[in-house]
Amino acid sequence: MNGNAPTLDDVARAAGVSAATISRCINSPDRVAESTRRRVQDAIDRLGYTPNFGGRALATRRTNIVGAVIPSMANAIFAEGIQAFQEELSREKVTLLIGSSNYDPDYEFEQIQTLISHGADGLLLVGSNRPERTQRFLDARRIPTLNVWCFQPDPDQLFVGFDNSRAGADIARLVIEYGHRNLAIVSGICEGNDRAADRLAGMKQAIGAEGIDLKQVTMLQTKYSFEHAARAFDTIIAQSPRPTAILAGNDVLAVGLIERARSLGFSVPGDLSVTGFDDISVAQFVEPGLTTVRVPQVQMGQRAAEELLAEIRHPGSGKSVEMLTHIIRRGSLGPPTA
Amino acid sequence: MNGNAPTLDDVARAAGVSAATISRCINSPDRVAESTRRRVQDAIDRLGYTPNFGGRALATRRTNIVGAVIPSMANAIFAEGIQAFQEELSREKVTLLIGSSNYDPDYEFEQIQTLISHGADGLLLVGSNRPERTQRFLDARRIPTLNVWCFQPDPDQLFVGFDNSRAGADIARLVIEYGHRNLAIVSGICEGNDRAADRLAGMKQAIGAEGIDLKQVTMLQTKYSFEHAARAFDTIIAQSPRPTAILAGNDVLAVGLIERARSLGFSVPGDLSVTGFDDISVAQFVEPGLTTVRVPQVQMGQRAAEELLAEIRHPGSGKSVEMLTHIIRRGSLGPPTA
DNA sequence: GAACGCTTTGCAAGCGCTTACATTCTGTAG
DNA sequence: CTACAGAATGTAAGCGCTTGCAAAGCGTTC
Repeated sequence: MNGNAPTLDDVARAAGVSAATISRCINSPDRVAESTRRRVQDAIDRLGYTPNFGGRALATRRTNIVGAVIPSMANAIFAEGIQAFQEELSREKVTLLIGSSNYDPDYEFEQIQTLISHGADGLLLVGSNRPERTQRFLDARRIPTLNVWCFQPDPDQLFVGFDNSRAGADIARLVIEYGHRNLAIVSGICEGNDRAADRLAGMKQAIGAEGIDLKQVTMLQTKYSFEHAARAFDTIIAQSPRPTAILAGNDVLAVGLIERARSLGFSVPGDLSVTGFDDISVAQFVEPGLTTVRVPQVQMGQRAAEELLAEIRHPGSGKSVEMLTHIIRRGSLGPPTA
Repeated sequence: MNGNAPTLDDVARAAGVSAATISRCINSPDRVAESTRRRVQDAIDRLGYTPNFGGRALATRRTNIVGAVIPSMANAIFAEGIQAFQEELSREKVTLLIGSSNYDPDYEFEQIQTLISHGADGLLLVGSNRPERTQRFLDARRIPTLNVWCFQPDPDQLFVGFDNSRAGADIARLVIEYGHRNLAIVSGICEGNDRAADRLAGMKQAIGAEGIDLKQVTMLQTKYSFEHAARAFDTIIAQSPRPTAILAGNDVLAVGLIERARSLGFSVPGDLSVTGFDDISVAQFVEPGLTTVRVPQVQMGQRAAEELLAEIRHPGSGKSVEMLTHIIRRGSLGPPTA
């Protein structure tokens, strides 16, 4: 805010009408006579007036801000979805406040509090299963909240997302179809991350169902970074028998695995197949292209915006939406070589 | 906001003191007696009170929000810097509102207006050289503003950044030192993007100074995406004589070029060297590693936060800071093969 | 031309908070 | 015991905006 900003009253004086009329001009123009409206608009332009946010928030008990807490801004996973979310919101003159939790539930809670204390009318959160304390806070405050990137048939919460477990099972099944029996899984860290946990669970379930002994499957959990993926690769490649395919819990991990494999002289998918999850933009630009699960990020972002806004404006009217994933086949998955 | 949130008065009643005391408890605890303070804190906790943002903003004429408009959230270029910026801010209990402009000055202006109208106390903008209209608006509103990712010795504006032109010259000179004479440049689109323009200008200047005829240098401008870079590569590779080195205006372009080169069967740097700019995280994970200009993103973000906050709290006290870049040598730049 | 129903506008009461100023309550010095 | 400084608290006036209600203006209709 700043001292010299013109106020409603200034505009009113300049236009020779009352403050109420100016307010109406801005908020419901059709309740004001054409001629006055022109005069007012003129005064607004001349003075460079913008409504003061605090005043407005106070009077309407609305901020037109929604908050989002995403696990990380440092990689591309959430970027597109959030961008779509934001675009949809701005169409409705709603502003997005973004926080990032760095995959840490405590930090997520802190971010949520900050957003709320800045008056967020609603919240977009990634995943579900947050700590008791967070959930209590949310419930107590009765803030409309929507969870993305996952889906649960829980009528008390709003989801716009997909079934991570099923998608995990799908890709695992595909790998097995190709003939792989010696598998490894490099997952994100499941603690406090339901998406990672569900993906892993889905993969395990499918692998088990295909008659492969889960004890034989090397499973690692690691942070989402190229570096960590590279280290995971080193561990896996030392196993015996050496896995012929690695299922990654996310594309960042998958790309890290592929890069490491290639820089150690392994051919992908000749010596080793790799699959990813998310289909972020690098997935099609690594060599070989990454076979991965496509997540409908943009749709998810848009739809999330619609449903969250609906819920904010008319509590109870937001609906959960389950989206579908599908597998994108590129070069990184091939049959195992005997 | 929501209807059932407790207000200052509620707390006052619960604690048996006046609203003013509660306010003081929160904002300047040392002006309140120990015993009262405890009683108040207790009531606050019991009721789960959080100050209402609008009321506070209205009364203090401060929001403790700062806005940032970055060109894009879709790639990693700005992510780290913004993250550092945000961390520094949150240490001071200031919240960051992020908008993205998609490299479009009009859209940037719109975002700036949105941020201002949401009460941003200050603004972080990327680059300088915005349209007249935007500058006028900013001046009229007297919003503290700081520009990052570039540096100019202009005493009327605040910069925390580096000299893109000099950095561009540095990397061009290095490429020439390696013996390359047939060069190509793939730059970002310079129109409305001073960083891209300065980098390009620096490269051209250095190339000219080394006695190479700029007419012989293939120069392309394209959007920052792997796809566009791949297309640019196709154009360049068709030139005759074929360039032995491509200078990219940014790492996204460089990585796109390398991937395309390799998928067409060219060896890097054997057949062709590639250099980047920014040193984003993929730069060290592509094969070969990218020789690029390291930009002190994190430092820039932190320092920007400090200076911007200083300027907000005491107008005139923020200082411009020039940061230095340096070249990171990895495998993508080698000598030309005769 | 009086009565009626619209539409357009103004009045004024808050929304929840901060803060200058006034008041009350200590404890201490004279 | 009175006077008084200083600390602790209360009082009340806004901050800029929205909105229910009342008033005014104006074209119809009988």
